[in-house]
Amino acid sequence: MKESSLCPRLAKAMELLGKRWTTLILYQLLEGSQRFNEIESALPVSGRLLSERLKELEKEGIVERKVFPEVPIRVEYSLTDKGFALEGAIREVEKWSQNWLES
Amino acid sequence: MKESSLCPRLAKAMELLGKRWTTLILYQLLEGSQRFNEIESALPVSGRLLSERLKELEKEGIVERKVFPEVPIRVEYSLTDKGFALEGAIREVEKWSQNWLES
DNA sequence: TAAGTAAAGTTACTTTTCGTAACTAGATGT
DNA sequence: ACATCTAGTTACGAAAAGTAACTTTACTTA
Repeated sequence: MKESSLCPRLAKAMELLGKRWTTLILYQLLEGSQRFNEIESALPVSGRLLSERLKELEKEGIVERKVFPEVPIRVEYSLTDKGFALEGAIREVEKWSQNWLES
Repeated sequence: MKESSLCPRLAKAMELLGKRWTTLILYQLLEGSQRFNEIESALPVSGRLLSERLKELEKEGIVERKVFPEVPIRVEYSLTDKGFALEGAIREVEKWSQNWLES
């Protein structure tokens, strides 16, 4: 894929946030740390994609993964500072959606 | 696809804005009215997808299409009020990208 | 002791969406 | 007659997403 000449950083941001489910996953995590299954239940996303997205977000330093070696295993995902820094953007989209979308 | 129980309006918003190129197209249009070819040149998006995205955005009332029957034909796209209302959200993402992404 | 349950994924397979490039239409210029 | 311009559309292979079944490890229940 070619690069956006226009604003490479925004383009990069949108390549992340623009992927299906990513922003909704982050919106979930704004509530606080959550387990894999909690996120999976809260959103209509499948395990396959949730796993993929969380790995991408972890790699970008937006989400942190903590394993608790209990039985059964517990894994918690939470936002890093970089992740929390997205709250403003997400809230703006939320506001827009409430003002301009119906139902 | 199942529905998000969580926040249907945000989910709807992200289904629109989360599509590849959509937000960058809107970012372009924040600069003002633009022709099809101008947008196509500014972004690494192909005519096929640009056409598809503009139609979706027009259908949602976010973008307006005006045809000037000159020769050759001129078509200009611009944001509606609903589209301009997204400026805050887009600027927040832009800010985040400048603060947290490198290069 | 065998079977069932639970969490956090992974695998295999099908369907959608995307990317690339070639093509179209109408009017004009050479 | 042929090339040029804009704003698209079409065809097709490649990549991403949706769905559902399966895996692993360690209990717990029958």
